[in-house]
Amino acid sequence: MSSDITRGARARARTEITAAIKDEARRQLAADGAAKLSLRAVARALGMVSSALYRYFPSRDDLLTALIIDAYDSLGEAAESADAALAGAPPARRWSAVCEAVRRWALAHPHEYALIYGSPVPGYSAPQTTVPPAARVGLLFLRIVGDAHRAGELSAPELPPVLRPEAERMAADLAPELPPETVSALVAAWAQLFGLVSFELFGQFNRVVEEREEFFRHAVARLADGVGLPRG
Amino acid sequence: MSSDITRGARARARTEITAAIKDEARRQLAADGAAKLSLRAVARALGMVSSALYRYFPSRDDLLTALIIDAYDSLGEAAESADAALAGAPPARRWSAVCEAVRRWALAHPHEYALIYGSPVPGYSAPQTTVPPAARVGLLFLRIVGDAHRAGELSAPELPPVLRPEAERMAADLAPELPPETVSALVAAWAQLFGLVSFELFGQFNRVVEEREEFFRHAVARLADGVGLPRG
DNA sequence: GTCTATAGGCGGATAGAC
DNA sequence: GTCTATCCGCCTATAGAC
Repeated sequence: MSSDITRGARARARTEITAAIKDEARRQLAADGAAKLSLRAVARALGMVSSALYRYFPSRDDLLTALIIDAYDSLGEAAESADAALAGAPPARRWSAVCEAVRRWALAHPHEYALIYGSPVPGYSAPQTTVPPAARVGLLFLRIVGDAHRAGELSAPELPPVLRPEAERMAADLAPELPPETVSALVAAWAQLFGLVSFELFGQFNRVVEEREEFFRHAVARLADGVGLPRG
Repeated sequence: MSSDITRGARARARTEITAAIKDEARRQLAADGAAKLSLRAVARALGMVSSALYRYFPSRDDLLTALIIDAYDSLGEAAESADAALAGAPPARRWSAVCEAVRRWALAHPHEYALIYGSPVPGYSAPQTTVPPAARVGLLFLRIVGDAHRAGELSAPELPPVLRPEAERMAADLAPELPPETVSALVAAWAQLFGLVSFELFGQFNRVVEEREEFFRHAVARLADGVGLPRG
């Protein structure tokens, strides 16, 4: 992709306006939710007329898709850079750091979090282009656990025989070099991590959990145990 | 509360119409989501005029509140009757049965699940009347764990010192007879349970987990371990 | 690329007659 | 309790001029 300098002013303006549209749309997402995201309201806020937006996004759903991809990428980047800052650290420490980065990102971007991990937007079906960004955090966890495995540090989680074929299928799809029981446990821990974040963010911890950071820290450390990571 | 027979025809009709409004609203919830729930559309579907609905629900938000309370109660009842069917069984079996009842209810009522455990509805703030119904499932888990405790069957989960004051506060609020480390672990397991259900329901398990029932069953059994319940 | 204008809808809420 | 009528607002999307 060419830089802003080598591209013409026209292309540069287009990039800037596209960014401005997404920024304003994110603002409205926070105020009214994804279901009510409206091209007209975005246009009004930008001093444009609604029909002009169709030159940038062919439909409301395409704008929504762009926001979803940006949100997954923003979260993925937050998680990846938290991990990169701990290069060479024990896997359990990287695990915890990434979990905490996920939580921090969610607290800082609650509406974008709701967009990607909350209720599906009625009538909207995410296209395949959202899949790779959506997979970033999961793949990062697989890399961390993979590093532990290569170092011979992984203990094998329990796996009932009835679940073995499924675990083998998941491992073949996601990480053929890892033991199936590890992959299965990791997928469960991944879902449980987001359960903790969602409960905090969506208000289920109100009047129940007060010291949320410490509570979360301990819970994700126990999740790491469940996956078989050695304590850092 | 008097029965339908002792009340007048007027009151009976009112009850029936109120139920019909809520039924139709639930249908629309499934189609368009909570954010777009509209008194007008409900009225249209029922062959009423929109202003007539205001005799039953003073505002759109009151209708939404009624649906939320019904959803929590419906889930609570499903969970409680799953537990009641296992009276006298080992706590770990009751735990699993309740978790599976929660999942089954969620799969059968995905939009009502999204209403209560998904993203908050923008602009809507749940009144205090939703709190008791919302607490039913959590209280049921506390009873199951309390029974195990009284039977001397509970093992104490790990608890880092930094979390002890918070755990003691939670225990004092929720179940003073239980060890604080147990209460803290239970709250975490509770959030993680809903993480598993939400991921399945909201599509994060698509192309990842296929044998969802077995996967879930194993995961919640490990959650029971984490709380300190003896294996059933 | 942006504008005006337009088509063809939708919503919450209230007043006042019956 | 239900009706009509009304206020005042909102939306997606397109056509065609500039």
